[in-house]
Parts: sequence; structure tokens; C-alpha cells
Amino acid sequence: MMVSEILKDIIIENANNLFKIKIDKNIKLEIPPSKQMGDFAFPIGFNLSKELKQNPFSIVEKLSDNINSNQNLIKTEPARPGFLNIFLTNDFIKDLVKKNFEKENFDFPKKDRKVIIEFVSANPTGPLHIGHGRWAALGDSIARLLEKVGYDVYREFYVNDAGKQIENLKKTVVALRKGEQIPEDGYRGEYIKEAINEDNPHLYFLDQQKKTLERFNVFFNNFFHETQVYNNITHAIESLKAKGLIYERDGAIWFKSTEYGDDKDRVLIKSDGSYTYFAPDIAYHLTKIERGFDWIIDILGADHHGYVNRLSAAIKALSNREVRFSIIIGQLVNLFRDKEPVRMSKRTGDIITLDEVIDEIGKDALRYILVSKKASQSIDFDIEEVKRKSKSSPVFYIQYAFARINSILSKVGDYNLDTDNFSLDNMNNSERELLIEIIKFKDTIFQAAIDMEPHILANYLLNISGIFHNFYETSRVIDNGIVVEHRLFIIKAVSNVLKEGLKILGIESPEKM
RNA sequence: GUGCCAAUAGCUCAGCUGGAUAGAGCAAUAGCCUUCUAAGCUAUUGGUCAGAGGUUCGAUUCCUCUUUGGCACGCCA
Repeated sequence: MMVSEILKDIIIENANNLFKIKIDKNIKLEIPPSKQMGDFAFPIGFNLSKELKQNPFSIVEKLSDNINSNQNLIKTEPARPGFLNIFLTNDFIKDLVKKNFEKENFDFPKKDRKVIIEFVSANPTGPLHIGHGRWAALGDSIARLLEKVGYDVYREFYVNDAGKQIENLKKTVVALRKGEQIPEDGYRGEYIKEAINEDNPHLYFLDQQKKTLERFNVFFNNFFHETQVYNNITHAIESLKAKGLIYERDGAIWFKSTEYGDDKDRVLIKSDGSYTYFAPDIAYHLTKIERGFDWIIDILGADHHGYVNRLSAAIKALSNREVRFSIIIGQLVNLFRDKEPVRMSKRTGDIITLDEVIDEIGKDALRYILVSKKASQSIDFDIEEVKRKSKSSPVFYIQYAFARINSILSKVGDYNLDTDNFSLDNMNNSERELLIEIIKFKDTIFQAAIDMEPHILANYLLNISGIFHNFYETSRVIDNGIVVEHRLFIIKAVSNVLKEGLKILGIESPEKM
């Protein structure tokens, strides 16, 4: 159980009994600005003051007395102007850590919900670039987070292997092979030459993309090819037609997407009889619905945000608004080389590939950079600056904490740690701080998962690592040859937290550095 | 022109559904290795939270306008 839930239950129960009013389960829990004030705090006096017609401080004063006389997990203190500050007792801390963090793979109860998350979905016309890397890192971590909190997660990559760009790619390769000039719509990057002898160059690039993703520690359950869906387009259009959402105008077939919140209707079949890009996309998303997913998540770059309304309209229409649909629009990665902007374009061939950056700074440092910022924030990525700073990357700070713990644990060796043997009384500040931070891990995971924001976890790991390094300086686990049991207990829990956290971010936990 | 995302320390970014003195990493300065890894620790320096209004007991957080930057506005993919 998450500590936030336990605390909320205590507060709500006491407030209900004391004031005889119903209290919202979503009361706000926060962290006080200073440790002396408490481990947690509820600004609950403000919320209740209107309803109870009392001043906020006297409310929390009464509530605090009531709570303190009713249970012994926590001690509370009222604080002006209306906060209820919470201190966990040592026994409660020990119990929480023991229950939740003594072993790895502590899990949340399984939910019976199937989620499909689609990400990367790059065109198979060249290598993945650093922008794709962001979606890869983000999507993979979100998938792992959702899995962690109990969802049944399916990862899918949509391969655009049916459009005009595939034709253009082929033409380019053929022209190169014959030594002719590259056609107007062709691709000009140097990398095209790698596929010069391929009959299906897009399959070559797809294969290359898969290898890149694999070394980036990003895996998919399925690569869904656009060509697979072409037979279903008629079916999709018929489904919309059955709902009265299809009409003909100017010789084209239109989808009445405005009925579901789009700002204008969209063409599905052009007047020349060919499909727009949107048509197979609808058919593809219909398969997601028909494959029985309860929740569809798409991760798209900001350059596709204009697409959100029509896609969302299609899904609402086809699922009768029953399937949950989330689109995460990630802002783009702006590339620089020593402060000079690099315009990435496959047409002109000026790109920085994901492989290149992984080679330069390593998978772990790159994944950390890409996932430590929230998706709605665009990233300025200066390849030269990142290279210079790669050795001081925050990711090593976290990994180093893990390696240090591992080193201690291997020195301790087999040690039969009995949690009944020691008490947590007389803890020093850094020991206590570390324990409180450990306890926050489950809430952090949950928050990051439901918000679909892995950066919350990334920041948490950096923070707890800092607390650990401080602990390391002040508190010896093996002191003059004797194992200090409660410290061993603490570092084992930290080790599990770091390992789990890094795993979710797709980052290694090296035992030595 | 319209819409979407943003603007916080010298740099890169956090700041959870509005709450108590705005944080971290990097960079800079000064210290710390005869006991578990110095990829570490401690201390110091550094912010009119783009600007102006508004809502509120309370605003970096919500609303409006302005400025600046990125992106998108096709019977392209």
C-alpha cells in the first residue's frame, strides 16, 4: 500500500468522526518545505474552514489532537495558518519499508485493463534520428510504468510502408544504382547508399531501425505494417457509414469528424479514387479497438498535433466513446552543434542519427537526458555540449549510488538480517531522510504512471541518490568491522528502489563503476 | 491570420490537482581521501519565476492581454 493512501485514510477517518462531515478522498498531500516541519503535510485547514465556518488553524489543532490520541502510526502537529504536519513514527517507517521494499519487484495489484501504446512509428526511409529517440525513451518508460502499476501493456510500432514515400525511396535507390540523378522527390542523404543493392530498401531501413531500438533497450510486441491494414479500409469506412458519418462531396468521400469535435470534416477517399493518409490510419486504429484494447495511447511529435482532433474523432466514433484514448504530444528536439542549429531533414540528408549519439555518449546517459524532461517541454540538444558533459551526467550519479551500495553488500556477504533485532530509535538525520524517501517511491511510481510522465521518476532517483551519497559520508554500514543492522536494512531497500527505478527508465544498474 | 506547446539561476531543466523561506544537476570559488568506490561529500556565489492586469485568505501554478521562441494549419505523407 502506498503511504499516501494510509495517511489519507487516517486523516479522513478522524476528520469524519470529529466534524461529522464528508471529506473528499482527493485531499491534497504535500511535502513541507523543511524537514523540521514534518515528513508530510495536509493543507486541510483551508479546505474545511468554509464548510465548518471555523478558522483554519483551530480546525487543524482539534484534528491533530484527535489523531494523536487515536492511533500510533503517526504524530501530527498543527501549523499556522492551516497545515496539519505529519511525522511518521519509527515503527511505522520500519514496517512500511519492510513490507514494500525488502525485496525487488514489489508490485501493484493487477488491473484487468489492456493498454496499447504506439510510439516511434518512424517512416522506414532512413535511420532513426535523435528525435525518434525521445519517443522511444518516453514510450518505453511509460509502458514500463503502466506495467508496474498493473496494466496489461502492449507496445506497437506502426510501419508506414504503403505511402508514396516508399515509392520515392525505391526510385532513389534505383537511380543511384544506375548512376542517374536523384529524382525530384527523392532522398538525398548519404545513408541511402547503404541500401543501394536492396530491392526493398524500406525493409532494410526498418531492420536497421529495429537494431537501433534494441541497443537503446526499447522493445515492441509488434511491428504493424500499414500494408496489412489496406484490406480493412473498406471495413473501416463501412463502419463509419453505418453510423451516418460518411458523405460524398466534390467527387470525394468525407468523414464527418466535426460531429466528434474536429474543426472540419476530412477526406478519406480523394476524387481520383485513392486514399488519403488518414484512411489507413483510421483502419489501423479500428484494429486497436477490435483487438480488444481498453485504452489506446499514441505518442506523437508536436509536428503531428494537427492530427489529434481528427484521430480522436475517429476513435470516439468507432468505439462509441467507450475506449479511452490518450495522445501524448511530445515537443520536438531542437538540435545544435556548438550553438549552431542543425536543421534535420531526410530530404537534404542533414541528420544526426540515434546510433551516432548512442555511440558518442552511451545509451544510459542519452536515455536519462531524453526522459528527464517532461514531454510538453521542447528539448534543446547540443550534441557537442552533451559530449563534453557526458562524463558528468546525472545518470552516473544515480548509478554510482547503486554501485557503492553493491560494494558494501558484497563486503557484508551473507548476513542474516532479522528486522526484529534492531530498532530505528536514535537514527541520525540522513538515515531518517533516506528512509522517508524510500517510502515515497511507490507513490512516485504511481504518480509518474497515471500522469504518463517518467521525468517524475527520473527526478526522484536523482534526489534519493543525493540523499544516499550524503548518508554514505555520515553513516558507516560496516563500522570497525561490525555490521550496523538498521543501516544494512536501509541500503538494501535503497538498492531495490534504485534498481527498479532505473529499470523502468531503461537504464542499467551496474554493480561496479 | 488561426490553433497548439512553451518562457523559472550563467547553461540544461524540476517545482505534483494554487499553499508555509522558489529547487536540482552542470559551471564558478573554498575545503574534505590511514576504515564500506572522491564518478563522492561539505560550504559559498547565483533568480523583479518574460511583462501587465485579474480571480483568491493565498498565484511560479488558474484566467485575460502583450512580447519572444518552437510547431501545425492540403482531396501531401
